Amino acid sequence: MTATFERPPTATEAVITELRRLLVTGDLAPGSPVRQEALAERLGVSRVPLREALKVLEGEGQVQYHRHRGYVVSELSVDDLVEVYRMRELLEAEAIRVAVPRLTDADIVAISSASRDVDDAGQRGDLAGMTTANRDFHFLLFDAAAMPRLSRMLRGLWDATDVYRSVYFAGSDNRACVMHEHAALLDALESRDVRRAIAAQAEHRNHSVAAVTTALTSR
Amino acid sequence: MTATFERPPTATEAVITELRRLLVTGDLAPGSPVRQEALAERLGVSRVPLREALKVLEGEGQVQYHRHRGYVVSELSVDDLVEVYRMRELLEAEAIRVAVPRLTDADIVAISSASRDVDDAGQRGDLAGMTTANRDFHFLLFDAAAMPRLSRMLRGLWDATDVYRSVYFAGSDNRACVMHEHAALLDALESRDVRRAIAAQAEHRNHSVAAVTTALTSR
DNA sequence: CTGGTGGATATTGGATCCAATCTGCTATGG
DNA sequence: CCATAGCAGATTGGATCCAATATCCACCAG
Repeated sequence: MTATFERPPTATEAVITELRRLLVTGDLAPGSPVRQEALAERLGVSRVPLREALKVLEGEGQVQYHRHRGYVVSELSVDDLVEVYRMRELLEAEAIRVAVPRLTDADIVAISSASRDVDDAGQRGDLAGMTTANRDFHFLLFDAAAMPRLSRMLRGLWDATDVYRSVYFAGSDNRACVMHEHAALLDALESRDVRRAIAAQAEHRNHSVAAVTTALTSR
Repeated sequence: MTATFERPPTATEAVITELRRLLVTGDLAPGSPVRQEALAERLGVSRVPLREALKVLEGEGQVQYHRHRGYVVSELSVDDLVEVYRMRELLEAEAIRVAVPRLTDADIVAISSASRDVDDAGQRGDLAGMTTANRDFHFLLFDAAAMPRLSRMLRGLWDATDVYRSVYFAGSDNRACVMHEHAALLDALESRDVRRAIAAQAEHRNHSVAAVTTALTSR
């Protein structure tokens, strides 16, 4: 048995994780400056690991950096949003194209299990759980393409809109729609139908971009 | 006149720039570990800005990080190379699709000027100059798409293979080929022909992937 | 009232120091 | 001879302290 120990991560890693959480919960709101001293104290670390973590998030576009002025939580413009979704369209299609012919039965089982997790979280009205389960569902598929760079880029693109996407799951009709679309995608995967899978993913994504756009413009 | 002052950058920024240079020159060779103490001293800074710089390069995939074991300069596997070029294919096509209809005459002038710079550097046998001029040439086009995220990702993909690509310019027949292909691309741009531009870029890229692959496998 | 100047304060940038962890060698027992 | 425990040195991780820079506001000249 390969005991996968829960190694105590470094402070930097812990801070990265925690900052991501603060970003999706909106605890660090878009546009707000990052005060290092206060934030470091709040997280129980010094500013050094915090600054390393911020450099990572800067690379992902989650925060922006200005010399001697520090970091600001990124705001998503509509242009930026359009760009993110266009790139997702191109890259997700590629991921699916490569992944579907490689899908093992075990992959399908895992993906459908993740789909059930989304549904369960939806039933419970657990928005956070739904968000992570939804992400797992999609990235189980993307990762099956065995293209690590592609997966990483896609994760970055998803991260960029995570803050805004959570509102999507808030509407119960949206939730129903999601489950339906996941079922359609899963069906396409089971029959190893690349074209249908890409189409299903595209439709799914288009619904989400619409929701995020309204969330973004009506602020 | 907008006096663009040469502001003294922060140590972290300077280190990032210098590390990039060390990476493309092979001074930091793929696979070699990064000894922070020695490197920091060599650059005349403390380890703090060096570590921040390394986190940035880690995000770009230029170095890899292992907890408590530090950073190692990334090695490009053939799989990785294939992935990089496949993603370039998808994203560069998109960039050109969007950019070409938006190209102003001034853009064309700038691009053709950059093309001349590549030629000049080629005549002089200035490999480093050719590399940067070549990069400028292509990114003038890509940036014209006005999709900053896309540009950034493309830059990352180019960076990942820069070390290996320099060998491409070493061969004088390759250099002639590059100039020829640049002319073809430029011609397509001048007639605002998206399809031909994408094709020219694709052929250009395919030549380079072939060269980089041999450089990678024959080591 | 406007524009600019100077300085006090807040904030970030970076160096140094110490703690935590890893690595490699050596000794010791089987 | 091999395996393992443990120690010493090397290396990274993180906290603290001081320097450099930006921001803000009071003040003054025009």
